[in-house]
Amino acid sequence: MHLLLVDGSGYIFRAFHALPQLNRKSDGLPVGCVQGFCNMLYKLTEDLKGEDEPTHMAVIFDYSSKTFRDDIYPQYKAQRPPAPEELVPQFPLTRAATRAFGIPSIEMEGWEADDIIATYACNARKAGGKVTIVSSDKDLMQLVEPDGSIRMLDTIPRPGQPPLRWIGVEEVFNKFGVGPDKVIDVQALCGDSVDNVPGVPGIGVKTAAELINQYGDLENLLAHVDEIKQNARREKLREHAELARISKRLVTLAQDVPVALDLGALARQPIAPSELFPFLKAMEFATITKRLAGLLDANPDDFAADPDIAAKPVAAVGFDNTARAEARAARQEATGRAGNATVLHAADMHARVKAIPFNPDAYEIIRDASALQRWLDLIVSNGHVATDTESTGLDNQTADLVGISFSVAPGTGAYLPLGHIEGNDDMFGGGRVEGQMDMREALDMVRPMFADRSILKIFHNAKYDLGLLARYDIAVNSIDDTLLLSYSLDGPQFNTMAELSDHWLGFAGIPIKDLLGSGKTQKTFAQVPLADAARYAAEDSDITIRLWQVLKPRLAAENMTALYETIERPLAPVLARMEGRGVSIDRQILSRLSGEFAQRAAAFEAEAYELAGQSFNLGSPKQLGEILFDKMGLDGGTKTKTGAWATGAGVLEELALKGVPLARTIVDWRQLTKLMGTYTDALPHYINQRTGRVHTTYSQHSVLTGRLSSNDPNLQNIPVRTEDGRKIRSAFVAAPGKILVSADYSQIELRVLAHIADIQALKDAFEEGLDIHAMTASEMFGVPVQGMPSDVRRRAKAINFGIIYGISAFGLANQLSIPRGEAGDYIKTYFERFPGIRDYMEEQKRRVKADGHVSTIFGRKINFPNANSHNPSERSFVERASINAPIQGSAADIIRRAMIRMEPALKKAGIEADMLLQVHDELIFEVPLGTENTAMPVIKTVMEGAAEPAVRLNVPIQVDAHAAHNWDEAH
DNA sequence: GCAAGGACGTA
DNA sequence: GTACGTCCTTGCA
Repeated sequence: MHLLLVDGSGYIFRAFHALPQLNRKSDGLPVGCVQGFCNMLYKLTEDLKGEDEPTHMAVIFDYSSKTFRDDIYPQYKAQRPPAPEELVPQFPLTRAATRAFGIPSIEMEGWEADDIIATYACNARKAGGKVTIVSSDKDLMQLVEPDGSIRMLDTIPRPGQPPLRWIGVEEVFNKFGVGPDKVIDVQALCGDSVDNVPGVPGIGVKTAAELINQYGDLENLLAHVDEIKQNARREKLREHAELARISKRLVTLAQDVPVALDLGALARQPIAPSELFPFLKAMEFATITKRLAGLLDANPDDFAADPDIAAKPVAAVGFDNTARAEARAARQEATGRAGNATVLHAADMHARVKAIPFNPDAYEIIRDASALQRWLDLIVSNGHVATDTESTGLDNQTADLVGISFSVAPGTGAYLPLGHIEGNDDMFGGGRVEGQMDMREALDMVRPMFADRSILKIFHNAKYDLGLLARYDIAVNSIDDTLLLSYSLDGPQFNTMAELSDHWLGFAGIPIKDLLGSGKTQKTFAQVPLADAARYAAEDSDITIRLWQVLKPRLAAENMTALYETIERPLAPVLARMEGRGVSIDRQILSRLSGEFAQRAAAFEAEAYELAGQSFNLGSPKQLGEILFDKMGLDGGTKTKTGAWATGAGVLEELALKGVPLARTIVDWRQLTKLMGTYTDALPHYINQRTGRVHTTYSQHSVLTGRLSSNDPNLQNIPVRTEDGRKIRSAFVAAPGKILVSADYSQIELRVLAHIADIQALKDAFEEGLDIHAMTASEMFGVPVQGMPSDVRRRAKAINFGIIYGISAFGLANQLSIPRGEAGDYIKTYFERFPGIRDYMEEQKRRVKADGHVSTIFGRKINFPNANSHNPSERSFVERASINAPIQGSAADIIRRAMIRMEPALKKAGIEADMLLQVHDELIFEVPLGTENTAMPVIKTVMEGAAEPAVRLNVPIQVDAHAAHNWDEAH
């Protein structure tokens, strides 16, 4: 009998550090170690022939839990960092690989792999067999037998060395200076810093071997410790005798593990192609598949990839496509059976992270350079760090940096306070709190870490921190963002760290209100006492790293790696820069407009009182409704859902047409006061003192469909439709010596619809550059495009928009002020003319009910938890939204991609254009005067090609660009 | 001081 | 009929 025992866990860890980790499966899952492992299994069966050919085989893994060693010495392996994130999903896959090769995969709760290996090795030897242990772990060297009955084999690939390296007595002696039978005595003395085996301080391998060679074993040495001449050594041994004994117990492998399988069960089985090839195909290991096909004389094409492991097909938005339907069925089956390795891993990580307790006492305050250096060293060796900036406000363009926190693993945390001042908030009380590093010194120290591309910085809402740090000349490379991870996976369901923490970790965290208070007495973070601040800040980073450990594995498990890594994550720094640039507005123009609007509004106000016969608050819909419908007794009044009179613009327009002049006056007054309140009066307050410009904040994670939103101020709803509104837009100006360029997608959503629903007539119209609304009208009403009445085109336009919004007869009737029946007829005609559109709509409705979500062409999922609501109006709403979401969302994905590529493209073209604003289908740039005509073609090219190569659209995309000194004229 | 509702600005 | 954010009033704490 020749028993081959593979140390599976040891292999994975060592291979991870020995091999370049480049290989990923098509879903983004790292698989380099699994590949190396499969190669090794293949090599072993190939190379171990003749007298070395094993008759029995098993792969042994560590079971991740406590072992008896934790009871002997709690610190054992305690300081070991968590397994690298890239490695973790490969653990279950390695076990699956073992099974695919027809080899027993063995692990046991409470035992390390080494103990199981020792047990089997001794059993086999006692039975007269020969044993080969595939491992390079020095802890297993104690098992090597001088008679060659137990040997070790190192298979970790190392450049310039043979692939298989035998370890016998001689190699053990070279390593420990003693024979295998004395290895544990040497280890007892010298310890092992990696596993935290203490040994005797000050005694290394050399000294240990010398002592053991002299005294035979540990106990004899301790019995004769008085004879040792070197004073220091003798005293150390005396003092730490017990530590040495504990160490010996830690390193001594158990040989009596109650293994479930006996030796007979480890007899080698022929590899079953039906087990092996589905696994290899799912892992996308082409080379090894080919090799083994030759070896086994089997055809891999006879087997399908194992759906439990295979990359799940990206959710496609198209429909009526057999291949896609099959892919969807396979995906549902794969996720329905809880077998997918990435799914299991994600669930496992969640359970494990959730179980780690929080301990505020473990957090540290970094008060000096040496402490900071210690943390930086820790971060560098860890390779990744969760970090968070604390500042004096919510606006990163005005707030001051107060401190920075770090966490390298769940339960760890440190706070670097930099700008805390004494609690007094009057003008003279702001003395610096003692015990903080000098800000400049500290920032100089952390700057290289933030810039280092090999260190991953994990933020929650990186855009905020990036924008703030940029003001302190700290550039950040290599980021992850738990907020964007959450958004990529779950949409805008969770908005804050507190919500995420509560949901995923079951931990509430310290509310910021507890530190700052609220209302008039609210403090800034700079005034929070250091101890409280540190606990809060370090906890934030601690939470962030836990959320990262929970959410990041879900990307691969749920097929969202591409969305996150190619769209969301790279967009965040782009947006941070746009926010930082701001846009220039002309105060004078706004101030002049404000005066003009105020005068005109006052006139309308007086007129309204006159017409109403009384004065009232024009801004109160309640009071207005009472005057119109109760006092004046007008009919046509409808109630809102709360029972109040509806007085919206639509209602008032109807009344005005019926000859109620007050209604018109109110509409006009509302328009002017809206423009004042929201724009001419409000915008100047947003001009930043430092930059003289207006800096909006984009939200990348708020919109269901994948659009951005803009707030404080919202620069995505600057008026454009009315003449007065456009006057406000003209106050957005280029800086001196610059000019604005506006580039907008033409009919992007209809083009996306034509692509997704594959509507030939629409595609042809776009291909030929026709007026799409006129074409629609012509098709529907049989009216030639030449000389078409504007009202006919207007109706078709409303229908086209209606389609995008998930049309209903009710809505269309409302929009066009026509009877519902007539609107229904229009829709019917439309569907008869474009039956593909109805198919598209039905498919989205079916999907949202079946899956709870629909998807964009780039795989973004849009969730609708209410899809099967028992409330009919709620259900209808979801149906319409599920029709709109893939269209709006795919268009949003396209412009996001354009924005990510824009800066490098402009730079490459040597153009100094600054991207300032995004308004859903429009990008606004500021470029040096005179360069606009070279900038515009580059901008257009990037925008028009933004879907490629991920998606090849079957309609042309058109972008129109204009340059002018203000936004109104550029648009 | 805060939340909800209504209204209205944008794509 | 889709997707947002802001302003104002109202009502309640």
